[in-house]
Order: sequence, then structure tokens, then C-alpha cells
Amino acid sequence: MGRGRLQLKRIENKINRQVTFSKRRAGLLKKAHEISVLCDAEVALIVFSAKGKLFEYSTDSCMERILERYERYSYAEHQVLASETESIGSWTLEHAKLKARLEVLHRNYRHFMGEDLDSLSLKDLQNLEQQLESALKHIRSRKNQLMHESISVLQKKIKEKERALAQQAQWEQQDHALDSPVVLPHYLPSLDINGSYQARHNGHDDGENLTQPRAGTLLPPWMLRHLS
Amino acid sequence: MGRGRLQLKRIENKINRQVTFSKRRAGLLKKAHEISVLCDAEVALIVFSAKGKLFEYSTDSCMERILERYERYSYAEHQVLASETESIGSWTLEHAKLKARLEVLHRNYRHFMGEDLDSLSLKDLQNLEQQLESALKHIRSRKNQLMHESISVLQKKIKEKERALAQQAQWEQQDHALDSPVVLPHYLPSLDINGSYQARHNGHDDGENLTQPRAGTLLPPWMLRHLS
DNA sequence: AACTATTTATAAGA
DNA sequence: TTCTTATAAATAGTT
Repeated sequence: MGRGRLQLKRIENKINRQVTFSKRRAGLLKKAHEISVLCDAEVALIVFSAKGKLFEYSTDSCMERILERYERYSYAEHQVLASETESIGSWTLEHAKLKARLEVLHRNYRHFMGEDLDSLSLKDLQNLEQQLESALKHIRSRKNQLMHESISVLQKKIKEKERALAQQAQWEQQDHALDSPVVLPHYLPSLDINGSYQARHNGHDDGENLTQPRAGTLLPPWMLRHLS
Repeated sequence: MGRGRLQLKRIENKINRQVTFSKRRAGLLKKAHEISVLCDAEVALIVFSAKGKLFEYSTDSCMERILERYERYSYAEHQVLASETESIGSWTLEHAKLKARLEVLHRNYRHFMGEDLDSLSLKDLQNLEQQLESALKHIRSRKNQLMHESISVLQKKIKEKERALAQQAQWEQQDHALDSPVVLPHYLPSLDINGSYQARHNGHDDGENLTQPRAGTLLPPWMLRHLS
């Protein structure tokens, strides 16, 4: 964009490079935010300038959560962990036990992700299937509960506003001796708990804006990534 | 861009949202690459679609390195914690790392079991749900494959027996001049390849007793003890 | 930092 | 999905 065709190679002029970096960085962050909002996607963007300065964007400003999710998603690569720690070897029995447990849990994890299923027998697979079905039930139930709760909260807020408005209307009526009844909104506006008002036009809102920071881990997430 | 002005809010039409996501994702990745090359910057971009699919770009395809750099960069913020653990010494540190990782995996495990859901946000729950659904698909597919295989094996066995019996019958016929044909079973016996197959008679087994880990789950009991 | 000529990105439609 | 096209946006070069 701009005058002149784009050549995809390093801009040699230092000043131009710096200026272009600023402009494009802004554009990139903006677009990251846009796709995040428009398409309900979760985005993490990290940019280091040539000079080593950091710029970042993340959906809901929750970088660590997204990076964690990323790590979870590409877990296979961390398989190295097992063998790596094994070679360190000679610590204590306690240590060895820890590693063993970790390995088992990790294999488990892969199975729960539907990966690495070749090592399982039919019976194992059936157990796993039932396990997951049961888990799904609980998860959906909890999800429902959360959504109902947030709906209640919203309804309560609306009621309050209705009352306030009715009160106000009454006063105005008394003041101006008006006769027309006050029409109150009966739809459900998307008010989020934290107060930022964003109109939502139908009921398909899945309530993603209610995400809250989740419970912290013993060690901070940024450390966990170094554990492999 | 395009026809009509951009409204920065979630696109409600599912099809449009999906299409826009595809296009913008491509654009975003392209721009990430461009700034990386043009301006000699280091970029890491992670995008999860609403459905949980992962897309990523990273300069020189070296995501882990950039994420590590990111963590190092944010190191200052965590300096307190870092020095804390550092002072303990490397042995204990290593140990702590293992424990932390174990803890994370275990929490994950619990979530996959549909337990301990209170710490999860709505969005987390939805991610989890999708993950499990996807896993279930893989598991069922693998199960089907196994069952088909075992059916083939059984059918082959039956065919062999047929042949053997037919042969024998022929001999006996020659010996005793009998005329009645040999009747062979054509039903499918409940045999598993590994021997422990148990027939399931319907699909209504909802496995409600699977809420807790029970014998036959993938996690050995000794581990559960240590993890609670 | 602003401006503007151009190139790009992309929303909508096919 | 993929292509086409009208238009909005981004941005390179300039001031």
C-alpha cells in the first residue's frame, strides 16, 4: 500500500525501516484486535523490533492464558521432556517418582486429547469414551449454571434501571402534568458486569465477555514454560 | 475494507464470521510476515478460531524461541518470584519445577474428568467442551476401526473353520456315505482380540459411576493417592 | 505528525 | 470454497 510496489525484503534505509515498522506495527496490532472481536477468535501477538523492544497484543489482555493454551495445544513437542529429565537421572527416588507420575499423567493427557490412541485396547477406548462423556455432562452443566447466573445478574440490573426510570418518569409527570405513559425497554441489553456497554442484537451471545481470570498456579505460568 | 463500513463488533452471522475469519487470518499472517521481513522484526502470532483451531506464524518458524524471549523480557516483572526460587538452589528448583508441572497436568486431568470446574471461566469451559468433543470423535473413530478389524479377523477364522469342516465332512461322507451338510454358526460371538471383550447391549449406559476414577481408568491408583 | 497517491485488504455477491 | 468487484483501509513517499 502506498506509493510504489512492495518488495518483500528488508528495508535497508534505517530511518525508513523504523518509520515503516511503527506504522505497520500499529496496523498489525489493530488487525489482530479486529479479528479477535469480529470473529470471536483468541489472538496473541508478540513483536520484537530490530532493536529488541517488545510490543504485544492479546485478546482480553490475557497473554499468559493464551500462551498456556498454545502450549497445551502443541504439547507433543514437549514429549522431549521425559527423556531429557531422564538423562539428568541421578537425583533421588522421590525425584524419579515425580518423573514417572508426570509421564503417566502426560500419556493420560494425550489420550484425553484424543491423541496417541493406537496403544489402547478396545476396552480402554470404551472406558475413555465413557469418561469423557461423563466429563462433558459435568462441564455442560457447569456452563449452564454460569450462564444462568450471569443472566440473573443482568436481569437484576435491568430491574433496577426500570425502577429508576419509572421513578424519574413519575417525577417528570408530576412536574409537567404529562399524560403519556413511559415506555420501558423490555429487551435484554448486553450489559457486562464490569460496566462496558456493548449492544448485542440477538440471543446467541455465548457470554464470552464474562471471562474472568482463573485461579493462579503455584508457580507463575511464565516459569512453567521453562520447565521442559 | 470492502463494501460497507466496518463495525468493530462480533459478526453475528455464523457463515459470515467464518468467512471473514478465514480472510482476515490470511491477511494477518501475511502482514505479520511482512513486518518481520521488511523491518527485521521478530514476530510471534497465535490465533485460535472460535472453534478452537490453532493457527500460528512466527519469524523463522521458531515459535518457542520467541515465546522464551518474551518470557525473558517480562522477566523483570517476575523478578521477585524468580529470585525467591533461585535462592533455594538448583536442586530444589528442579524439583519445584517438576512439581509445578505435575500440578498443572493434574489440574488439567481433573478438568478432563469434569471435576473442579469452579475455577474455570465460561470461555475455558467452552474450550474444554470442544476439546473433549473433538477427542471423543477420534476415540470413537479408533474404536470403530478396532472393532472392524476384529470382525474381519473373526470372519476369517470362521471361513477357515468352514473350509476345514467342509473338508472333514467330505472325507466322512466318503467314509460313511452321509448326505447332510454341516451347519455353521453365522452369528458374531463376543470375542475381543485381547480376550476380555464384554458385549454392551445398548447405548444407554451413561456411566454415571464414572464420575470418579475407578478401576480400569488410565491413571494407576497409586498416583491418585499422591495427587489428591 | 500530516498529507495523499497508490496499493492492499476485504465484504459482499456470484 | 474460490473468484470477482466495489470500496474501505493501510501505508510509502512526501511535506
